[in-house]
Amino acid sequence: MKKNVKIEFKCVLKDVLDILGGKWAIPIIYVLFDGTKRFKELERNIPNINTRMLVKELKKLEGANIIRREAFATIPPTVEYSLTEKGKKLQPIILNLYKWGEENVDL
Amino acid sequence: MKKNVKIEFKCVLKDVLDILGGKWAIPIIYVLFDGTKRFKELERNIPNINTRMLVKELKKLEGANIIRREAFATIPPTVEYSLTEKGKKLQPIILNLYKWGEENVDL
DNA sequence: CAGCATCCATCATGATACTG
DNA sequence: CAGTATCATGATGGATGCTG
Repeated sequence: MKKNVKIEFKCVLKDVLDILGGKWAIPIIYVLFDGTKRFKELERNIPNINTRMLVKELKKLEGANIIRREAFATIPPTVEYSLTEKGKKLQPIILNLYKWGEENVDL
Repeated sequence: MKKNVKIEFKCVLKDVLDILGGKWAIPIIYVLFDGTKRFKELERNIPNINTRMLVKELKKLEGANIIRREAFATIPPTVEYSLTEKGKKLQPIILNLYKWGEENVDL
């Protein structure tokens, strides 16, 4: 009997895409490969994102345990974002995507 | 001098995400790993997609040379979709994403 | 600085009905 | 079957003001 692609798809890939499939998740994660970043640094490093979207995506990624948020009670406040172990495991995948792009986009 | 993440990001990953970053591109490609599929088969195998979105995404993917469209003048009409070489190169990447999901989503 | 709240315009998506 | 057309709804972008 043939393997049911549909069921498999529903179970896992859907959840992955709910997290990574949006417009901003991968860009944010990509910037964080470079190391810990503050809120404003992320905003500056991600072209065309706006505050509202950045806040929203950071929460989603934090909720999915892909990034970690650390707040420091300084004045003015400092908040640092970094990848968790789970998030770091995405690095090779995203770099492969990047590589695929270099080799295959717009030839 | 430090490598400029921003510029690199803009040049390639953005283009990749324009193609693959939507809600339906990866699901469609994933189903096509199984082999050539007709329009209706795709629609049946991708949970919750609707005709309009499927048509639109298929066109986008065809335009990006990731899938190939072949129409046959039968009655009723037959249209088959399959992955191009470029599209097939995405298989390991998407399977890694899938694997990442199995290991890291909702534990 | 690191957000949250709000208003508004525009774009993307969903659900169906319809046609060659 | 393989789409196209249409309408309703929701998500997102952009500007801006407010707070601890």
